[in-house]
Amino acid sequence: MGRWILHVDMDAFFAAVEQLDNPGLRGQPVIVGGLGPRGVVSTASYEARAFGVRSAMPMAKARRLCPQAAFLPPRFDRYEELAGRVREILSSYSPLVEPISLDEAFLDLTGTERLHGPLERVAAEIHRRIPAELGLPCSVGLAPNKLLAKLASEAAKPGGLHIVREEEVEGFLAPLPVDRLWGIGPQTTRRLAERGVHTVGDLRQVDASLLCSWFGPNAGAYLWRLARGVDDSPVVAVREAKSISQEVTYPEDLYREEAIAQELRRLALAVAGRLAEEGLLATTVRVKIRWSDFTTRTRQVRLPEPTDHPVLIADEAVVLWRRGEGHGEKGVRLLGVGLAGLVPATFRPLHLFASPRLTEAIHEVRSRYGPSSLSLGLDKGQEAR
DNA sequence: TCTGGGGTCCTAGGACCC
DNA sequence: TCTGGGGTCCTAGGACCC
Repeated sequence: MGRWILHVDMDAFFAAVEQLDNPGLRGQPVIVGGLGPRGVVSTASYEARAFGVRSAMPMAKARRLCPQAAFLPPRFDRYEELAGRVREILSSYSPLVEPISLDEAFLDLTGTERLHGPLERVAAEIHRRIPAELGLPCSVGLAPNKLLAKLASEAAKPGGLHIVREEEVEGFLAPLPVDRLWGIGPQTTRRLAERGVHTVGDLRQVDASLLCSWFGPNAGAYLWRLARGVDDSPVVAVREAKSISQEVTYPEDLYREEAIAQELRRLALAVAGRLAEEGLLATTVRVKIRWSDFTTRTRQVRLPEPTDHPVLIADEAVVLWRRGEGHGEKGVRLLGVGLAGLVPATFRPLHLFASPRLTEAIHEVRSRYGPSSLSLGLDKGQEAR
């Protein structure tokens, strides 16, 4: 049975929202991203892209390429709100909506013809409704699976609608560079290029056994399927989070032990707060360190039992940090604290070791006085527990 | 031009157990 | 006396996505 998957991609979403909310910015180059000394571009409007500005580019370079642009910090609450309205529109056509990020989603339309009519018409209607109702441009792809639907919406950019039918798949894929395929990034692209493989058509010519000898059995088989546009992964409407994390790149490197420990505690309290908001407990605490030379290390520990105890999590983060090799003269560029092994808080262990009353009290103070209100006193974490 | 922050998934080695 | 063979858990790192 053939499937029909639709992919919606909002064009230059963050920048488009800023232009929507501030008409003076329309038609002008707009760059949204981190404005600090180490910021990068999140989204550039098409007017800014004309100057060579791209996502993930250091903001310093963007400023040089396009100094006349409006440089704006992201307003995630506003983007969430509009992304929610896009999802509402999509949900009116099928319950199977899978958001990929704020600006992208898949929709499984298989079997909805009787309700909504021919799928070409449904795709056209979605493509028309989103800009009409939200004032934001989007690109839409319709194809027999997620892989192809995403490539179709990409082919439709900006602002278009593209349909790929089963019989068109081979011709549609063949000329595309391999790095357009989901899962083929810079490393794999480089390794393929070294072997003379540049386009999807080239990739299709390579034997499965040869691909497996290059990339191992799993990745090899995966690439073989990609080259043929084969993808049976389902549209998954609800996904449980597997991890929660928070990290910060500092405008200037950190060197002082106390400053580093205090930052780790602050991050730990923040993630623990999100954990509790989600009604979850975590069994693994992870610390991420990026040194001034950009080498990145992670350390993690599995706890004897799941917890959402902010002080316990903060203590573990600091212990993980201190466990590491001495850092010599290197400064710390980034710190992160992550939680994994998430389970619903209904699994909370029943003994008294981690007092729920203390946990509640800490959440209470943080929600009333802000996330930083507890950071100083918690340097005595062991006593507080 | 020195390179964000939020994630997911895969691999590989060592410990440990039967 | 040249020393099995899985399976599972844990940690660390890396590729990749938006």
